[in-house]
Amino acid sequence: MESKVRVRFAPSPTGYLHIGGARTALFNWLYARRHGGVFVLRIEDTDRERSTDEAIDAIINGMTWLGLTWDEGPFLQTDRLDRYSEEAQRLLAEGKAYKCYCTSEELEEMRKAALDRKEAPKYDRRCLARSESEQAACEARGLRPVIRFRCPDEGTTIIGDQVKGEVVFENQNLDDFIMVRADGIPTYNFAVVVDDYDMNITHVIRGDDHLSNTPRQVVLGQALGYRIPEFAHLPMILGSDKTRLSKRHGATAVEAYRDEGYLPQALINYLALLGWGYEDQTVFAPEELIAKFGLEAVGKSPAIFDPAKLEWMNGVYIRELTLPELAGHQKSFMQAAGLPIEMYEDAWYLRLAEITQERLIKLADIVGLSDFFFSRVPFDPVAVEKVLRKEGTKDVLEKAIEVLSDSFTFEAHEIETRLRALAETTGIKAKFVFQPLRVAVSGRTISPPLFETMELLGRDTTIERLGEAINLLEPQDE
RNA sequence: GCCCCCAUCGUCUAGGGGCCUAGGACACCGCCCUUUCAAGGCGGCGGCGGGGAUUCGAAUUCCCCUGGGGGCACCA
Repeated sequence: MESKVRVRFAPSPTGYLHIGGARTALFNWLYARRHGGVFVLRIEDTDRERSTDEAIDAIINGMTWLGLTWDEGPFLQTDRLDRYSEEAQRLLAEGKAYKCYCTSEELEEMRKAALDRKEAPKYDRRCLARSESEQAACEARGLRPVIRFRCPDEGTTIIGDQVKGEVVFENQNLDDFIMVRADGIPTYNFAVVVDDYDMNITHVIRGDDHLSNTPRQVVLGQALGYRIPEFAHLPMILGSDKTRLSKRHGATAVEAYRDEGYLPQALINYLALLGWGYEDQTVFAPEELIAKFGLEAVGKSPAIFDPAKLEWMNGVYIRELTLPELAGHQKSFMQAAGLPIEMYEDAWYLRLAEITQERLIKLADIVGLSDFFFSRVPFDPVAVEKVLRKEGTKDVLEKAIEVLSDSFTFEAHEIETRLRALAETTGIKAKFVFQPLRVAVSGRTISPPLFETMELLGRDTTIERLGEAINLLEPQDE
């Protein structure tokens, strides 16, 4: 009987949840859900300089928005300090770790000297054999020791990685890394090992930037007598210039995507495709992702983040929304942009959602597509020049006013019938009657479908705008 | 400098010795639909980094090179 799957996402709270972190969280979550396992959230906040509560909130908010629900945690490493020092003391007592009184300056010098000699910087173990009296002398000088792990200097450490396969490291290339800082706070490589053990983590799924750290963690875990978890190192996500994805590649914070109007399911779907694939399929509902996800299908090579494909994916999911869902989202974005949304009824928004649904890439796009419904926007100069100032436009506008003033239900289909009839009787090509009307009514050459737009605007406003367009043309025409 | 990882269209990828004349998706370019913009349909452009080796046969296996990425902190 294989033990229950337990995975974790362990971000350090030094900033917002970024795309890379979200992808790691997603793969862990998928793996847990796929195997009926447990997903643990652990906050690695041992870097007290850079960790903030705001970042913790941002991570939690981001994951919640994405729907990556965790089953245990969030656990904070700073709440577990006693446990780490307990294990550190044990290693010290067993002679598997030792105190080091070297100062940062000394270490820096050593590093530089090694580099000058073209050697790998590696701690020279000058503190390994310090006698009790030497140590006492250091203490007396006010020096606070760090604790170093006594790394094995022979043999190899083999990582059986679920993604990368078997990776072999020579132990002699490892050095006696610091487990506990002078202030008593554990370093990452030590805290993870203790945590993953205490939290019974069975599979460590993380970015492959951690692959090089893995042998240190394994060797340390072995010294502590721990069962070593399975590892799966995911390929990195890179920017368009093939370097690690960062702010200079554009938005990397999950929250930024939310604010621009990306749907969480779209981001999830897109992220899942970064490093993982399933046959020829591109669009996956969450349940499908869970059912089909597997570490064996995770690729080994890094993936470049492509905003264009994400945009397309978002459009796909926007089109899958029900009208009430879309309308709800649109209202929030319109409100956030300062549009007076109380101006219209719910039914109106449903209709707006209907005619704009397939025109949106991001939810925020609704603002630029609907602002003119709330008040006149300035005429686009190019539109005025190319469409309105055309021979006969004024005539068309005047006739349209007449037609639209007739008594009939002011509904898209009716409007269309009458306006088409107008084009028919005047012998003007449909295009040349509709485009001027569009510009008159919306101020632009690009708008939602014309007749629906008029319907949503209402008869009075529509006629009023046509009149305003005529006025604009007056001086030139007379 | 040392250690590790990676390498199929511009991008994400399928492919795991003959089914490959290398498939799909995004992007791009045409055409169709059409009152604009979209959406949709159809079509096109475009790739196995290089060199050896194994084999009757290599995108698929092995080696070297090159290129890219990551690590070598009292960061995680």
